[in-house]
Amino acid sequence: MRSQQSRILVQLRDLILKGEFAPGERLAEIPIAERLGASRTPVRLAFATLEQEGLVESSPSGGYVMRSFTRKELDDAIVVRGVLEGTAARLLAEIGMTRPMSDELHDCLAQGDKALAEPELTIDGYADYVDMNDRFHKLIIEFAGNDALARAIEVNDRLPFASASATLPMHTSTGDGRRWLQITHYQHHVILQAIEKREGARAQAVAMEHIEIARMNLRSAFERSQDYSDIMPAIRLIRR
Amino acid sequence: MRSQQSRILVQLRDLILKGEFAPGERLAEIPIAERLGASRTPVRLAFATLEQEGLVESSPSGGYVMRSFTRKELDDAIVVRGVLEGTAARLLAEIGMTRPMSDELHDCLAQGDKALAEPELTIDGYADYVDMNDRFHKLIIEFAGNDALARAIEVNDRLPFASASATLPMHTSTGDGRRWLQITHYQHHVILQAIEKREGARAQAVAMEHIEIARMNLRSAFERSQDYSDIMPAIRLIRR
DNA sequence: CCCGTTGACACTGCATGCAATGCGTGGAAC
DNA sequence: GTTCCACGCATTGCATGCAGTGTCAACGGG
Repeated sequence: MRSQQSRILVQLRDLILKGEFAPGERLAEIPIAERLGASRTPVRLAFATLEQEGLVESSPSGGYVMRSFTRKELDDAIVVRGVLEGTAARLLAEIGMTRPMSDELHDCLAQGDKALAEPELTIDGYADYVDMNDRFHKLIIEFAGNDALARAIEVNDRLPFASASATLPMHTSTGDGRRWLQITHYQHHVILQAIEKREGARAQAVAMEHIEIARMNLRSAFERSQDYSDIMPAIRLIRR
Repeated sequence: MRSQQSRILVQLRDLILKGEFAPGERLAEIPIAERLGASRTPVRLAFATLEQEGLVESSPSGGYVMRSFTRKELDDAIVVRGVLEGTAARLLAEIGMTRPMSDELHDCLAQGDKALAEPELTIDGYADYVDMNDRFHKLIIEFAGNDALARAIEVNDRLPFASASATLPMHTSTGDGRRWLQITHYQHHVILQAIEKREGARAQAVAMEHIEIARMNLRSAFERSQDYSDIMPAIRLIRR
């Protein structure tokens, strides 16, 4: 890592998203600095960034405390992601894709097709699908060519559970999650087809509908939050 | 001001938006700290925040340099604002307004009506209109009740010239700008009416169309950038 | 005359000291 | 027993020192 402050920032963000700190907990500089092997200065720098990201908030009496999130906040963030990704899909449909862009997106879909064609979805297969999903969404945003849009999505995704892959159907062991993955993946196909046919409104509409499955998954994760607390530790950051 | 770092942050952001630093200019800590009457530490803190806001960027060799913006970036940011504000209008139409909300928005419009009814638009009248415009847009976002959406708009608006009021028709002395203001204000009326009638798609469409005037104004400001360089000094931050 | 190398200066990144403030605890008084 | 006040400790906010590094300039060699 090239500097202390970037290392601290990454490690601290990681700790937070791993649910290491309880909501409302005071984040004292000294113990964190010692824990991460640095002095207080880079820790303070990291806090300033994390505050901008909305993961911590500064206490009126000084210092920083761990934020908590409401279900509504996360749901709202997913809705916003739908709006922004829908816009990216529409813009890309309107400006049109070059051949290499189209090829790359088709590659993603083919990889997803392959993963879902397997009779049983292994953990590795699921991980591959998550990677593919992330790449597909990122590519559409990149190809849309609107930096402000990309930035807005990036900022929005910093909230836990708001990013594209964070809310894929997770209970894939049951056949239930598998079915939802199939639908999700079908939507990917429709989005790409609409973009290719320059059907901007359709691409946007399906991309917005696409996140409804994410909202549903968020709800189901809440209902069985104790089942998920070990694989998604950040769930404890959510205030009921 | 309650702390050095918040004071420094505000003052430094102000200096930047006043065009005090040339694009690409190295922003050395010591002279800035001396100029603002503080030590280097709070200045560094402020830089970390400003980097997140996208106003400065960190140089690979250390330190920070003034960012520059392209016309396309600012245009993109205005488009994103249109998408986000359009979404806010749609959401508000969908969930419905309470009576006090409706009243407050109507107050804004009445104030705008009054300003535009005057035979001549004075500087003060124009300033009033700008305030009203800001309030109107902020209220719709607030009433929409989606925090993630509000946050996204806030982040997006930090880019110079992207915010709602920054791109109102400015050449009001000529009759030309006046006419555009009339159209802008008519759109405000349509947006509110659509929200009241729960016509979400219409509200969204008009709110998105609304920012096309902002884009047009940005273009015209560029074409006569020397005319505007004293009232909008940040225009020098734009790379041609 | 131009290019490369070397040295010095300035600036950043980080650590730490110091003062101020907030918070918690313990004691005393009602 | 409860409440209020005071004292002390911990922690923050800020300043500054120090080391490392990048950059610019000047000088020498080709």
